[in-house]
Amino acid sequence: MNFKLYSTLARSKQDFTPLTPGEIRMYVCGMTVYDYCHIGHGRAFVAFDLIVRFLRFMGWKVTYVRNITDVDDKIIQRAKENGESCEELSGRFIAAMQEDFGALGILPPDHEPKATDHIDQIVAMTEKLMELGYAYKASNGDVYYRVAKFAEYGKLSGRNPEELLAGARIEVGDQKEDPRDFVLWKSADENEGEVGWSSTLGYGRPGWHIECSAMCKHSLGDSFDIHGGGEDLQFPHHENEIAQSEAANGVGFANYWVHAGPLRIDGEKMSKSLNNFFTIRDVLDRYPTEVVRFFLISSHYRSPISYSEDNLIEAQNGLQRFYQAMRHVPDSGDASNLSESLAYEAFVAAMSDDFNSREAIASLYALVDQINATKSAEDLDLAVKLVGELRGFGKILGILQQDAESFFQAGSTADISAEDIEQLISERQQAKLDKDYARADQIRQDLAEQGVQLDDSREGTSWRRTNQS
RNA sequence: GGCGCGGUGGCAGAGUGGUUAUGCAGCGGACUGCAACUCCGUGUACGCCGGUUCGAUUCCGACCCGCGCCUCCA
Repeated sequence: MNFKLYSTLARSKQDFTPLTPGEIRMYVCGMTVYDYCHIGHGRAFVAFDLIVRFLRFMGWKVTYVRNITDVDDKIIQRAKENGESCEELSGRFIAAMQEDFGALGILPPDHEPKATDHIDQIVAMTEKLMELGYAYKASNGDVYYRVAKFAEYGKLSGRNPEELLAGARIEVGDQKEDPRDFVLWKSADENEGEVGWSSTLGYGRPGWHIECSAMCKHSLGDSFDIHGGGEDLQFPHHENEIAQSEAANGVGFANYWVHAGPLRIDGEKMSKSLNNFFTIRDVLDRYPTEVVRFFLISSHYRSPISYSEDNLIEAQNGLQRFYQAMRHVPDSGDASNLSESLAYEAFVAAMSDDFNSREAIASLYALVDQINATKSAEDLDLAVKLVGELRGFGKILGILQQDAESFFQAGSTADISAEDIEQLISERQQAKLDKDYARADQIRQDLAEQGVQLDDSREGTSWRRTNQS
């Protein structure tokens, strides 16, 4: 049951020790909902989904919290541009996000708190920080965190507070005591109709970092096991969360910090600011959902992965090998005890070593070989059992849950219909019986040009689409 | 400039102080009416230079290159 994970805080792989035996409390920073999610977001959240699935499989009771940031400057600005309220905008993109994540096989978290539902907790934590001298109210009404007061500032991202001081930006209009200080509560002008909440801190809205500290505390308590997010959140976001939470709560915050690697395109990180992104929707228009997920889990979660046509096609071909093995074997559901499978030991060892999904996938190809050998030997009972195991492992990874024929035959509605294909297969069958191989080959060729591959076997002819989308 | 990560066979991508990763693609063969699938066979891969070692792709150091964070970002 035990496993190792790489913690950014320790800068090394560590044996996991839970705060409560058998239980894992985990928080992951989620989306800021002002636009569609891009495939880089998909990468990160698929990674955490995979981690949660595996941990649950291993018997841990996991409480997984992934927040939604539904108030921030970009949301406010975008809503203003669209002439709609922040609620309308964020509501729309929350729905889109859930749809997109669902398509990628990302299971919903146990709790999905929204920042705007936790204003009271945010205000309370900010007040607490002021009481303890870790925060102060500036003359412009903003409340800032006093970085100099938190001695361990920089421990997560490995930064030296002095150097941060030297390199910090000073923005016009800042009323900070120290350029490293960051905002906890931004004052706003209620009379101007600015977005905000009335509170003991005055009318305003939360800074970016404090919401996560408040929601962590509210949903998981002062201390919990794992905190995750994209690696670009390491600094300043996560560093600031630690500063806020540990100062306010007086105890350690998250024990392990897990960061997902970036998705690259043309060698650069895919990001909103570089404007080099594809939305999840864009990608799912071009490739089957399962192929995209398989592509995303084919690299270790901390490694950068490159988004490219070639890599997606390769993922498609790799998945085909699994489904080809599952093909023509009756489905009797998942195997009940995977622990007896020949792939179990290697699979669990790989996943228990910092969630090495690529190595785990590699271990499943041994099962594929076994299934193919079994099919050749016509031992159907054993094949059914082995395919059940494959599906069982696939479920942990969030793949291989489809019927094989569905996988192979899925395609665009613009393509030739299944009925027409079946009709042509019948015609070809007759031509073959008539030994009219020219006609039979012509039909096969015609179908191939429409992206349909025919596979003959003793039991008959099956087909699959080669240009799936 | 500061901090950090990485450079593996045609491609993707694990891993290891001395023995086959794995997958995709390619090539040869079996199977097939011919194909596809499947099976068998096939690739002297570890950025460069030193060092440690009986032995380094794997450890240490320098160098080159790429990338990330340092500002909003998953």
